[in-house]
Amino acid sequence: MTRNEIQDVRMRRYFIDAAKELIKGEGVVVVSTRNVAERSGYSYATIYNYFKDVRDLIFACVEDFQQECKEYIESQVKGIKGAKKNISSITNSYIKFFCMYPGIFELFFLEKPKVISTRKSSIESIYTFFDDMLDESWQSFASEKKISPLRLETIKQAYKLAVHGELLFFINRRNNETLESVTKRIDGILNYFIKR
Amino acid sequence: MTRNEIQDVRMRRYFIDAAKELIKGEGVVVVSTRNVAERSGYSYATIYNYFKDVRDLIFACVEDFQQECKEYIESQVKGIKGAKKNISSITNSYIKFFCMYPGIFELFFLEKPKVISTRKSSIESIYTFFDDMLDESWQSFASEKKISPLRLETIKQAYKLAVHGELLFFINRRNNETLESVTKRIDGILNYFIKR
DNA sequence: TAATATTATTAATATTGTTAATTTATGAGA
DNA sequence: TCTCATAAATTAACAATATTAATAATATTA
Repeated sequence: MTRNEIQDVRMRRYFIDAAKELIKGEGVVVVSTRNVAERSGYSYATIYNYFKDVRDLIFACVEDFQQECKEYIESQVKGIKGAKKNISSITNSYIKFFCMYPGIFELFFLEKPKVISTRKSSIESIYTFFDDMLDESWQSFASEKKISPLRLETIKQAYKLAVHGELLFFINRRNNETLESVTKRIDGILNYFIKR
Repeated sequence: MTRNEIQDVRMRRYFIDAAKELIKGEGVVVVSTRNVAERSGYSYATIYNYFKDVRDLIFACVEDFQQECKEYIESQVKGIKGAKKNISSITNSYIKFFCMYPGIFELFFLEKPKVISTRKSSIESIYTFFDDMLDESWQSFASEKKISPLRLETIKQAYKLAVHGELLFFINRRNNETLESVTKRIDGILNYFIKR
């Protein structure tokens, strides 16, 4: 990295961090050039020297948030033994993370990529993230229980879809549900898949 | 209805129809007072004589779209016999409807409630709509196969969540998936739940 | 140090929601 | 039919937003 690149990264970081705070706090809707600029101590027009547009800035937060989510899950799951317990624990942490920061869920799954301006990869990885987190556990579960690859695939997909359906319903409108009732239902579904 | 009320309903209809066209065509994002007004031949400010604000107008479209969706499904499912076939067919039509009009899915499930409206009732019915459409078929399936109510409940919920998870993934970013691959996967999941 | 290139800011344009002010249409009573 | 009060519709205006153009400030380099 040349000196200019270092400065470039640093400037982008100022704006990204400001945008991240806003997303965590009040959601994507409050991320405006003016808000981000104020929070980072620069003029709103300066942002356009470092990002194509405001959506480019918003999506630049994705990778950071993914890392945060990953670390949160790993901190919660550490030391847990057994495939089923791991799947359950990882899922619970995953759900909990997005319930803590609904703005991040919004960014990951509700926001339209629109002009998927810059890096497509980080957007796509949103959809494999959950699979990646669970892959090892599902593998060991399948070999433990002698589940065929085809059946495992169905279970994995159905489970993943159910978890995200649940999050979609829960986060967008809170229908008297609590985090507990949500995780309980998902655990019930996991049990259904696993015990049989 | 008095004459005034009739006129009132008619005026609201002009705006609602214009907004519906926009949502069907390009999504909620293009529903602005100016766009709706232009399409309906009135001034943008006139809308405020008939709707509290844009959210109120957008909300008014929800009920219409629900009815359209219901009628579409019923037209597709007419004459189909057997619980399993009915569940599958209703689900396929449901998915197909939202794939035809991703803007409606967006309005129903992605848009934040505050954007849609302050009123609750019709929003909540979005979440029971799928259940309502399938309830009868699930009941007859359960009695055919002697499934316990508790187990039926788990299956119903898991299935519903998976369907909406699938729609969430499919509609928001198109990951090389087609309507066929989506319905096939959901059918596979349904089979998993039903065959045993 | 002076010229040049880079970076940041201010000004300006366009779009949006919403309300206020104003104009236009309507309908009841003389 | 005419008048005028009321309702309805429109234009004007304001505030917030994204974005770009023009300008000012700063840093680099010969």
